[in-house]
Amino acid sequence: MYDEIIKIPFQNVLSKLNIHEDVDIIFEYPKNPSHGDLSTNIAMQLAGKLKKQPRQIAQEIINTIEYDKDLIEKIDIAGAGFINIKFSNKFYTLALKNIYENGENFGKSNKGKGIRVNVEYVSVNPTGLLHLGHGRNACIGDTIANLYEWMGYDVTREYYFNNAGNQMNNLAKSIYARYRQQLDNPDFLFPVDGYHGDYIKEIADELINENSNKLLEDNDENLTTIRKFGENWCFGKIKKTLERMSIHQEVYYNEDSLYSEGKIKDVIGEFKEKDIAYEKDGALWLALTKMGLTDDRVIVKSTGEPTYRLPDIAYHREKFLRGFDILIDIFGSDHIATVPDVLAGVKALGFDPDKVKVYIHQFVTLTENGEQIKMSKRTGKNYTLDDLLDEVGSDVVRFFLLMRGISTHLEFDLALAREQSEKNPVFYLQYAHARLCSVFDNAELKGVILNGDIDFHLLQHETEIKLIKQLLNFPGFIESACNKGEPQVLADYLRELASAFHVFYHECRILDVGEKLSIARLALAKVTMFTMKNGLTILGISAPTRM
RNA sequence: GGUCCCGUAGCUCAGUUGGAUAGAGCACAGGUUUCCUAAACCUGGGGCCAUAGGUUCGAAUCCUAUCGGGAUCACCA
Repeated sequence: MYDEIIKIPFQNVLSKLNIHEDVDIIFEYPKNPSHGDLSTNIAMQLAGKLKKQPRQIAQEIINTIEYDKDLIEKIDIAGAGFINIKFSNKFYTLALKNIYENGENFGKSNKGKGIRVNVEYVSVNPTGLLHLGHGRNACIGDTIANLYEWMGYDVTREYYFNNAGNQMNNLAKSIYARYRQQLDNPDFLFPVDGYHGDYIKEIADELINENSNKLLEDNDENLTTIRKFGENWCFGKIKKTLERMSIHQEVYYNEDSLYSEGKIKDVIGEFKEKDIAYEKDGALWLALTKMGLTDDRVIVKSTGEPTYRLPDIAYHREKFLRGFDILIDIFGSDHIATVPDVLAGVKALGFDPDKVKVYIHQFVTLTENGEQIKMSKRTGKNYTLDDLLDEVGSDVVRFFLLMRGISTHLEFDLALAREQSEKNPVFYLQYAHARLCSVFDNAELKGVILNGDIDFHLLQHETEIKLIKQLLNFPGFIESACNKGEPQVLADYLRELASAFHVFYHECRILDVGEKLSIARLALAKVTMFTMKNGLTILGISAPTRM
């Protein structure tokens, strides 16, 4: 938006001055508002190449540049050779008019039109309940999917799971042990690596309710029944928890189908054909060293079972074959080691690894009044995501899990989250929206209605212009959050937007200031309201109409 | 030991591609309401950007080393 008005004059002036060096003219937002609205260091970039003083080059540029004086108030030189640009209020009021007339789609883009994106997240196997780390994964994945949708991409939300293998058998054995302990033998031996969580006892209770003692005998058939029961129970809980956070994934992809449909075999065949898999010690190895990694890895064990790498690679191949152009994986930091293997495998199969975007988030710690709350698996006293949702609700959980950069450890302050007051940062954003709704309620009571005849140029107050500036930044922040895979960028932006609004609200009355001005301010309020609502919606947080 | 993430105000964290005087929230001290929601607004103190070198017009940001915290490194998933 800014660029089109300012970039072309700069390009023109450079060619007019016969400067044809290959440099990008970069504009940035100065931190210090007295430096104007935009700033460029082009003169400093050229200084070295032209062997001239930066300030001299800057002077030549501003002497020669031609621009629309109606929209740009001034262009001047500062510091070591920065060129600062200040837009006129008219520029901003026109920009607001433009947004207002385009309506609630402000910030949406069609950059992703026709591009299919698969976002895979959560992907927890049905052996237990979701905890906070999974919650972070889920919120990040869901928000990134929302961001891509806003950018116009065709998005599929996917959950990958495995309901076969050792972990599931382990689940079945754990449930069986609790079943026996509760039914006929309190001393029945619990498996060494079993799942200790209390939920296993819950499952066993329900198993007893439905089957009484029909599954007492320790045989494969019963264990299979129990495994299936456990799987359904866990999946039911997981989906319910996700539902509470408004997370819906349309595809649940079963790892097992990669085997049953022969995809695993296909991949092995391709690797062998390309001569990057070899037999050694009775196992099949993938020659990752040929692809620049430090170690070769086993993909099929000597027992004939594949290691996790093989289905992971086959799964990514499958996603490409299903027609996705971009694959996004949301992983916790514990999965970091698998990434290079999978990417190398994907590349070996002839797909572009750059199209696989892996976002790895760090862990979550739960603290209360500065002390860490343990979430140990062993003790079985897990603090689950459901517990947290019970205590503070989805909006707070989502905001807290999204308000930090994904690559940093996240400290979840339970005391702060519980706080139902102005200390809680999520309410600051929601309150801005509720206040706006309230203004419109009052406007309606007073019979002030936004109609087509709006004089945007009446908005000249400093806080009005600042709010417009903040609104104009929305599309850029959406795009940045999307490209970086950082929901936090949007969360921070919304806090700043809320702040700009609250200041405006404090300084400028919207109603009872004369009809024309009221209507202009209502238009500004309207744009602020739907921008705030859209932003919150992308974060998966509700925009309350009153608080 | 190898790889990855982190180290910025008392606490939790931002800091765009290297830019001008390093920011926010909370906490702390003080102020604002006959007026559309005070869950708001305003003012103030607070910093060796872990440490040491290097790259350059210019480094919290890039490079190297060191220290500290976390993750990971299987024919476990």
